[in-house]
Amino acid sequence: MPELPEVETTLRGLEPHLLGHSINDVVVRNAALRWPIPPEVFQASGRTVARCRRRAKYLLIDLDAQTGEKRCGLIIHLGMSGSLRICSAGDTPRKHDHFDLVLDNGHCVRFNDPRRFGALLWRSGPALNHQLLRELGPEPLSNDFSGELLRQRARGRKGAVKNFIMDGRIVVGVGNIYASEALFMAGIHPSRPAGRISAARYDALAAAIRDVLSRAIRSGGTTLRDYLNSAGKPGYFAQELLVYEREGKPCFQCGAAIRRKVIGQRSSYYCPSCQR
DNA sequence: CTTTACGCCTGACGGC
DNA sequence: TGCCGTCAGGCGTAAA
Repeated sequence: MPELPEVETTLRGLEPHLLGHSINDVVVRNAALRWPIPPEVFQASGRTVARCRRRAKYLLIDLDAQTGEKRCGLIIHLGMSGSLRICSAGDTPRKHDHFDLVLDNGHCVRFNDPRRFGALLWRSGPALNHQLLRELGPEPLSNDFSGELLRQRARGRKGAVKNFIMDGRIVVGVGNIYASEALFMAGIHPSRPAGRISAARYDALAAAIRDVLSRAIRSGGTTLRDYLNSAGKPGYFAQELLVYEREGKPCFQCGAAIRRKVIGQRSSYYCPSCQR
């Protein structure tokens, strides 16, 4: 699925179509997403989009509220296989097109998600106070994120560092692909206990996380299976992946065969000689 | 507190 | 051709 770069790419594509426009209607064809789409989302009808932003892998569409009314908006998550694209309001829905935000300009934002792990939620009150967002760690591309922070939070932890950096309470947005990539770039073995990594190596890891995520955003994200951006086009970062899904192929640094290992029920890829 | 396993879904693929 | 098992980019929840 969409990890942080894919969500960010989607946001950037949608924003010009949404900002300042009114949502005329919300069309729900299948409410059975990860959580049932709540009827409150229909309150979006007739409201203007005041702001589009991303927190972790959540897309936040903030709507204008009437005077004296609480702030409100929509929260969208793409799950494992979700995508949002701009369509003409009259386009025939395809399989797995579960909902539309119909805009005032003849376009709509259409959500497609074969596996239905995604979500559309309504929020009233500040978005960042929402239960799903409240406990999240820092954004990896912000100044709140650093190797020092990782080192502190890892103190005493015995679990694998790969699971540690994929824990959204530590740092958000690092999914299965970019976790493997960043650990390779930093030369750290994915199974190494998080509490047994030096401050210097955590600095390298934080830098690698920033670097891989920002490069992936520049390439429009990684398309391995489902991901498409808001214009229905794939991202191109897959061709820059160093270890992910390269089991048995030679390491680009040393030539050793890349290995795959299941850590925390997820496939992890690493170079047994470059990563310690 | 940390850590682990599971399940929500569909679809693609490989083996028989 | 079909059937079955496995796997897939997330993440909340329960339980250890």
